[in-house]
Amino acid sequence: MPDHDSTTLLTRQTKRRRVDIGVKRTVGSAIFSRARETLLDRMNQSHGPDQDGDCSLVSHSHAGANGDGEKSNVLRKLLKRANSYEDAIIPFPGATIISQLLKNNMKNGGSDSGFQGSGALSSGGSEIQAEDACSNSSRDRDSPSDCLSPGPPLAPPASSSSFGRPPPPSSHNAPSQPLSLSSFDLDRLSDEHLRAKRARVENIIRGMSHSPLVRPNAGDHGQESNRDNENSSNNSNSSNDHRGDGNNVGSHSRSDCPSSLLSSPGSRGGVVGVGEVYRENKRKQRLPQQQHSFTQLVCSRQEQRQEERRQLKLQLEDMQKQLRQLQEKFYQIYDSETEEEEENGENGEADRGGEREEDGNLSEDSIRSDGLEERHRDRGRHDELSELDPGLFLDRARALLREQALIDGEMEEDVDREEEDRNGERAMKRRAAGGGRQLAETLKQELNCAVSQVVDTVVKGFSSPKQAVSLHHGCHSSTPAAPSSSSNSSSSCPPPFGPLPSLTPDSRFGGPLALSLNGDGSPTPNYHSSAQRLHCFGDVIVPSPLDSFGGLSGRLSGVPTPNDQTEALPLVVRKSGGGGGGENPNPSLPPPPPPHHPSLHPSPLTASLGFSPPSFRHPFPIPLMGYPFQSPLGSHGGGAGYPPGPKDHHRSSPDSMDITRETVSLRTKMASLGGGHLGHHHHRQTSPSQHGPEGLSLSLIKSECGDLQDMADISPYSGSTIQEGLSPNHLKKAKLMFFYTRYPSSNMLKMYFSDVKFNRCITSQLIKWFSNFREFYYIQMEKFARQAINEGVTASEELTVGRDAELFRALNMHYNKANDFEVPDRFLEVAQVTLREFFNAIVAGKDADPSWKKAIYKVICKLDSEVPEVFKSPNCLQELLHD
DNA sequence: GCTAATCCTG
DNA sequence: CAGGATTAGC
Repeated sequence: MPDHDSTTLLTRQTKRRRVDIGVKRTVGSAIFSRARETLLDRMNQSHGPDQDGDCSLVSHSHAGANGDGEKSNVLRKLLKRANSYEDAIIPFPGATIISQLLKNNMKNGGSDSGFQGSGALSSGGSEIQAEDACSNSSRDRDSPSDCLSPGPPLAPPASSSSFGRPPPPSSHNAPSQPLSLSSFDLDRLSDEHLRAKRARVENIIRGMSHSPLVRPNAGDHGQESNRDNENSSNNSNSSNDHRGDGNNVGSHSRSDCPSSLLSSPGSRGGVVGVGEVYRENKRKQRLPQQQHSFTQLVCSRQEQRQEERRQLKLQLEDMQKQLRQLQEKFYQIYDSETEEEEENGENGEADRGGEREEDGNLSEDSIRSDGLEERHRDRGRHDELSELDPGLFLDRARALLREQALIDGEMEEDVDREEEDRNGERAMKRRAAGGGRQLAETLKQELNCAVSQVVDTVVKGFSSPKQAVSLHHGCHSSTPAAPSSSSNSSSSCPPPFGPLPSLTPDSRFGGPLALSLNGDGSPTPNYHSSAQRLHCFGDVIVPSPLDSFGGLSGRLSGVPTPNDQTEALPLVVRKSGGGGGGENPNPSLPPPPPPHHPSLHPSPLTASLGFSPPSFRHPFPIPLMGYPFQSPLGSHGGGAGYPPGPKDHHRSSPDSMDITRETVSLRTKMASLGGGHLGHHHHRQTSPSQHGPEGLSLSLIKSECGDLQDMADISPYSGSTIQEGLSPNHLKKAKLMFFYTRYPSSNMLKMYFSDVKFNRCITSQLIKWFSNFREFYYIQMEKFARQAINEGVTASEELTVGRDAELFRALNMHYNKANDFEVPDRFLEVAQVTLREFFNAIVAGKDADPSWKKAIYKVICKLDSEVPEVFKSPNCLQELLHD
């Protein structure tokens, strides 16, 4: 009494807390996706602007990638790779040609697609481009300054870098190459010769270029424009920017050549190595022009040139063949989708040829390298490009994974990134590799690798997301169980006990306590068939936020627990008890369910009684959840580990029916806390000891779940053996125990509910349960006593309580709805005594005294008999059922 | 003052 | 069945 106020306040506080918590939870749980989003948002926020920025960038890139990414063809990717190879090849004259061809592809296909996409992106794209440019420059040259330079084109060194793609720091690479070719001071001559050869080769290639298609639009105009831009860019770099950094870069390299040639090769010369490169580029550009001037020299070496041409041609042909083969292989793998890409690729090749002719000589290498690098960088950051490669696969994956948009997005990003990284590595390798043939081989290998990797990545992505999906589905579908339980409701129960043979006291124990929980046909609405129960188990275990959320709510619709559900679901992966029990979304998850602590409570009973494992409200992240799951259930059958049972019940209880009870149980707990509820919180917080290892999860739980604090008691560890909460099974067990004892002591309860960690709440709740049992019991006694009196019964001896008696039926219905337990004869005897006591008291007129029942209570409390040992077992329900 | 038990109510 | 209020016992 005195505590009243305080208790009330406490309770109120607890309620308030719950509400608060609930809000949070609701937010999280509302929708799984939402929860994620919120989490992500929180994460981002917590992390700071940097992440946000990254995220935004990513998103942009993504968007861009999505737009163009789909379009991006496998061929393009291949081409890109080829380009990268070319870069490596550069040193060789032939290689340069090839590289040019590849470059053309790059420009036409990859660069355009990628850049356009980025451009479409607008801000995001611009940013990306800039970044890419910087990154590219940095890579090639290693000079951070380049990166810093806002306009890649502007910075002359940057342009140099573009050229220098091969060896930024060691500009020598370029020179070394010439060495291999001409390797004389006559560099110019040799270069000229080589260039002339290149020009020829290009011409040849043009002819080779099968598809006139290619050249058409993008090729010519675009390229030309690029060239122009390049030239301008060399001078002022300004013009190039509009297209894409990648293009710009390439253009720069080219542009530089012409201008430099005319003006002064070394004009730019800021960087030595770079300067050399420029010269070469310039020379290349000039080549056609120079050829005129140097024709004589060239003529002298025509034979050599021709041979070189032939070799180059052969190489080109080989390369083309290889490419075709690779493409074919690729297509074979991906069939129809790839076909379109092939066409594009061809076009791209044609374009390349055209460019070459025109460009004639530019340091395509540099361009290529730039393009590649840019691409890689873009990918690295934004994934836009990344999608190109995996685009098709991703698309498929997406289609499959649509349902899990969020997850998919993450997965895709990850995949893209991975691919990008891989590509980058490959590119590096390629560069390292030297020779055209090697390129071809490398291309093949890479293609294969890429394909395999892509497949792997896709598969991985699918696998993980699928699981998640499955979970979702499972949750939704799983709802069936609930209704069944309702059907069982006591009202329907057939013959309460008619057939029951009178059991001797001994028999009861040993008994064939036929707790036919299973035969839910019986009246007990609460318990589903064993099978259902099992399902529930599994279901419960798997906490899927969605499931719990939607599923539970759906099932429970009317159920009182909505608040709880909202709370728990958010992050946790619980599975909704949705009836579909069987559906464990994640194959991996299934095992955890059993261990799941919520189940713990019921565990002993659950098996037999089909107690429903309480769903997890816990918002905890799966990992946390997982923890508890592992140990608890399995071992004890569910009894143990369950936190504050009631909550669990609500949520997880597979039996929608039970949910109410579960909720009730929660209430009871709370109530039990009641006088001490406030204290309860305190206790819990302090009492965590119960939970023992609460540690991480508990803390989290507590923080988030207000009510859950009760839950919090649930130590994941405790789950191992002891439940902190009372489950519906426990309630059922208590009811059955009531047949033996109407006034159990707290110690007795502790003995018989050994699977429960006793705290004030638990104890109070159990006591409350028995109090309620007694209340109902005495009410029935008084009712039937008066009824008998009204019926004219004069002597209490006339009153007998048999199994056919209405009184017994009423009682049996209340304590043994399923009628799956054989009520001990002793109970009948006690009931008869009680009825007579009431009868006599009423007849005597004692009922006038407000406390007239107390005398009866005193009598009845002495009639308690021992409870069978079976009840001490956490699995007593199962045992009873089996018996 | 705390707790258990009961009564009353929903 | 639970919560709140009340009562009673320690």
